[in-house]
Amino acid sequence: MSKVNLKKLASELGVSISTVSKALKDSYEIGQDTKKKVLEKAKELGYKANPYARYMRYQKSSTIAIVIPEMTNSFFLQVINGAESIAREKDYHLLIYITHEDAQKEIDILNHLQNGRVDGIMMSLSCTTTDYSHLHACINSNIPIVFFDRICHEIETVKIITDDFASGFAATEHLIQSGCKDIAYLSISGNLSIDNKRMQGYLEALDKHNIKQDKRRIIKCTNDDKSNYKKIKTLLTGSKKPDGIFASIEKLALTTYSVSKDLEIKIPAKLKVICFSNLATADFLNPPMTTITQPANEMGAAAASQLFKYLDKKGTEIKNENIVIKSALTVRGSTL
Amino acid sequence: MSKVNLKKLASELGVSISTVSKALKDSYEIGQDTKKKVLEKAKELGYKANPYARYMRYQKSSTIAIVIPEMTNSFFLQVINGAESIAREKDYHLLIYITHEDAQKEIDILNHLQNGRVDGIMMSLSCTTTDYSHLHACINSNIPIVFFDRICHEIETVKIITDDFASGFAATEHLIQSGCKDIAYLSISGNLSIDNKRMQGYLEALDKHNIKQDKRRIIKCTNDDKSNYKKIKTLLTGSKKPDGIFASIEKLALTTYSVSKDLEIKIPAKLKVICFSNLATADFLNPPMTTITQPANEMGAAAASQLFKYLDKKGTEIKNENIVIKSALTVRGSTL
DNA sequence: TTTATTTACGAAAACGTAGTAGTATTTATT
DNA sequence: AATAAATACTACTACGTTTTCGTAAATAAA
Repeated sequence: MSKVNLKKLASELGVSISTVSKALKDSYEIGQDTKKKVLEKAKELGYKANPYARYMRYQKSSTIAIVIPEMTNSFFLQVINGAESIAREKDYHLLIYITHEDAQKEIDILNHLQNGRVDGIMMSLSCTTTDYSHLHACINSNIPIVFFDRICHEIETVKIITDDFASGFAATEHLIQSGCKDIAYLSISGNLSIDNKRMQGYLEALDKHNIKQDKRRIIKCTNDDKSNYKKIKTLLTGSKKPDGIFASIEKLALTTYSVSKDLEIKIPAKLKVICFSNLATADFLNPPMTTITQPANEMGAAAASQLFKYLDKKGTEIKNENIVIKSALTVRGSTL
Repeated sequence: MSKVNLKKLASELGVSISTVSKALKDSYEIGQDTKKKVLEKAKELGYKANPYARYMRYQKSSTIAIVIPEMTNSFFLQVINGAESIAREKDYHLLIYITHEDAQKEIDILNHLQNGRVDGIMMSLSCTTTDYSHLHACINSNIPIVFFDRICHEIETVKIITDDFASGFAATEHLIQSGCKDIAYLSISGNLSIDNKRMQGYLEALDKHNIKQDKRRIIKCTNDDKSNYKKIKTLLTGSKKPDGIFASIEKLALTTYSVSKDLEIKIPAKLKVICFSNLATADFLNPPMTTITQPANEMGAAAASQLFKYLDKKGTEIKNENIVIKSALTVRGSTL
């Protein structure tokens, strides 16, 4: 089954490659009869223009990359879903890369992407990334990056975020209004903008309600589930136990559920839990979990759209802009 | 920031393009001094070989596609995760396409992929696909397809599946042994091999335990959540209610949870529920859900590996083979 | 009839890479 | 000293597509 290309079509029809190419593009240079013959033959043999050869002409891959830190967070799934929809619509192709929260992998991936494989990148930082030179390198190679959620302030570009500070504030205030006096904050990484902002919201809410801030109530978790389990267990078995937990990300809340289950700590009676999460099953958990739901699909779609907006009119400088799409607090059983 | 290619390097160094190319490939034809100079310059300017130009030479894109029906099923996430790991390892790139269970979208996507954009495809069928000519077309264009989970029997290729029949049998038998006398099966689509096999397992288990098969106990669900909700609600409000439900896929079990919650049907007291699922939160649901967990990560990795095995030694005919990776039954609260 | 214009096509170059073939220059062999 | 062989490089081509430019033939205008 030899490949069907312009040359093949041309030789089958006894015309030149140029003629075939132009006929397929409905060029005025080609006569009606010839056009018809070419079109028919192309259909018959199932001709499809080779995308890589096209790239050679246009220097445009019609491909973008999405780089995400992990696949176990339902937020990212929805982002991919949103991004894929827009990409399909625009006839772009979407490459997926997972850093597994590993800065080195992120660097390797970004370095690989500097060779023109993609026209642009949408990404969310790994929580272990502290140096941003691989990102600058991409920008310098003229490959635009649009960030979503876990953004990099250092890079001047479009960033799709949610109202992390306000949501962190609202989440904490909700716990306070639900009767919590001693709220712990589960941080995932001091490197992440979102984590810091959510924590700022948390701290500000404490201040507003005259609850003393306590550094020991800020638990620095990591990407290691077992270590997180231990930290949360320590927190919940200490002499002075918190009565509320605000988890910065979904999996820390689930670990909290796990610890509570094992220690037989009743949620919400003894401990109220709230977290940022896009879990489809939040409603069916025991107890149903109060969440701040990020507009993940919209964020993915927005990131892709913004990227395409720039790619469509290449040459225009991408502007440094934060696009905020608000999250929503859904009160469920874990804070009642 | 003009692009760094071989030509640029050559002109900067005052040597020919061939020399640069060969030096970078550590060819014996190039002297040590020249090699060193080229390597240094390449590093300095951040030269990265253009993948599309490479494609033109080798007719190999180093890219594969994964085509999945939806993103809301945790099974597929884990498959992507497994596939991406293997792809990274092999220095392949992974394009992602979502059919949203829409046969037409699947056809469009597969048609797009016949132009050489990818070296191979791994996919799981949409549940609305009934005609397979788009798949045959890909095979005819010499683009190998490896199926996972939702396979197409018609295509002779490698298929990664789990032991659906045995698992369906085991799930049903587990319900029976937990005391169920009247078990309903929630089907997602008669088009799907997995659904049929799971149902066969269900039916055979009923036979073995002398429970009469009843067509009305096989609920044909669709991709529409609302309609599924209604069907399950009807099932659970009828004069003769089942005491067990075996959901063929995750989301039907969640809809069952939803209906049960709304109707205040106690699980597992009044209704036992089991399903195929890879939910990370199965343990924390109310009640924790008994699941048959598919080795999703392994299946994704296996599918990618098999595809690469074939791509590595192109020309060898891909053989028609079923690779079975067993699922595991995890008993939790919903069947106690 | 001669010249201008339109129509319909083909030749060739370019995109970036890599390999084949060719060629000076140096070094080794007889 | 004459020839063979090794070394170190360059020119050129192909991959598939698109487009610019060139041109022959047909038609229109003078």
